[in-house]
Amino acid sequence: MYEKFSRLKEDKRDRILNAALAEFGDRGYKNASTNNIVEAAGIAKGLLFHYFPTKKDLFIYLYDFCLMTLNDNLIGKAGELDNDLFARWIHITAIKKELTERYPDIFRFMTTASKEENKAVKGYTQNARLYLLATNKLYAQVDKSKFRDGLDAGRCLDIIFWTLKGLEERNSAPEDMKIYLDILRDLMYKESADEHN
Amino acid sequence: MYEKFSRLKEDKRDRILNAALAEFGDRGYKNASTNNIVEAAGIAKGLLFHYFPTKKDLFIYLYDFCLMTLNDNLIGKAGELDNDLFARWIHITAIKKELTERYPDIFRFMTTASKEENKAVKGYTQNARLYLLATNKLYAQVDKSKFRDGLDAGRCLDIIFWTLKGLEERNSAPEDMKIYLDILRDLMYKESADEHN
DNA sequence: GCCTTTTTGACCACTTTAGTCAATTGTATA
DNA sequence: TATACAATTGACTAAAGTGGTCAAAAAGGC
Repeated sequence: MYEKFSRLKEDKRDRILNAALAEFGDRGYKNASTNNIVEAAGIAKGLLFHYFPTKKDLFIYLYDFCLMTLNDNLIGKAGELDNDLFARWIHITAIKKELTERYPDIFRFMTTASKEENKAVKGYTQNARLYLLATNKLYAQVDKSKFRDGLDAGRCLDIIFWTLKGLEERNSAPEDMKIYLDILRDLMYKESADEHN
Repeated sequence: MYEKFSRLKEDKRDRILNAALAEFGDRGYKNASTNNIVEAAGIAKGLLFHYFPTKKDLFIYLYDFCLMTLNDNLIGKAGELDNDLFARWIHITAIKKELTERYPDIFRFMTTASKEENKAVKGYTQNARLYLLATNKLYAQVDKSKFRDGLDAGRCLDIIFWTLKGLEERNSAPEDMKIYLDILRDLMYKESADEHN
């Protein structure tokens, strides 16, 4: 299915994908406009419907594409990652950065899709929320022995997470993120596990 | 201006305000639909345009209304609040809860308005972002002497904030919130300031 | 030159948009 | 009860936007 589209030159294919991810991610299925998509992608109206018979087909294609891409690049790589929480975060952040460089709105699309209420497509996006959670579960099996005695490591992970989420929403620079992580590590790790410089 | 509207019975006035705050907050100025607003408010189309000559006038009225309301209830009260961070948070949370009980979408509207790009109204909403920051600055003059030496109190406040926000999104029970706050206080406060039980 | 594939954009029927206005209902005073 | 005035309705409009079509033009390969 959609061989014509997948055989497209990478540059043009990504332009269309990104235009559609941005529009659906911004406005949801119902309000997204195919006119806006073709304009942002720099192609004629007819061409979009040459690749995808309907708006709904385009949306479902995007959804499957994101699932596959996130799986190949993130969830599937859980085994290869460092067991130290902070090292793991640095690695995952690098992967996410690469992903968002090529597909700037892939996470926004998945977030919007996970909240999709339009019944024409709702059935297809049931797993989106689960999937986004899975990208967080990447941190589940992290080495908890480094936390100070008496500290609840699970709750500490929550606090670290919410901090990272807050920093992301604020669009902080990586150097800034590092400062916050250093504070948290100093507070939460045992002294002996604390020599990271 | 708009005396007719402000002399309305409280119940009806709030219904219209809330319907409009929700619609603009959800969809932004351009995509917000006056049809949706009148339907949600339970009034006829004509009545909305009896109170506000145009959609733009309605939007600007809402914006000024929010500025005023937030100022009267939050920013203006900074002086009366406790200097201890945790006590202050309890107080502010109570005020915010009252506000969102009466105007559920007031913060969402301001957040959306602060990102507004439509040039018909952009000039009027320049200060929205500043104002939202101001509601956070409420914690700026908190007693920072209680934090451990060498700790950046401002960044600690951010971390505490994001944790509280995460707990709110998770709908945690108050006892659960207290556990997280105790962890953070133990980690961040000096031992001497740490006797809170 | 010729055939196939890719690409265009004017066009269609339909929905939604902000805003209008003659007509109806409610309310207060006499 | 009659009168005046304000509050409220909702069918209506012109314009804009919608997803989708299709004949024709352009590009590519041989």
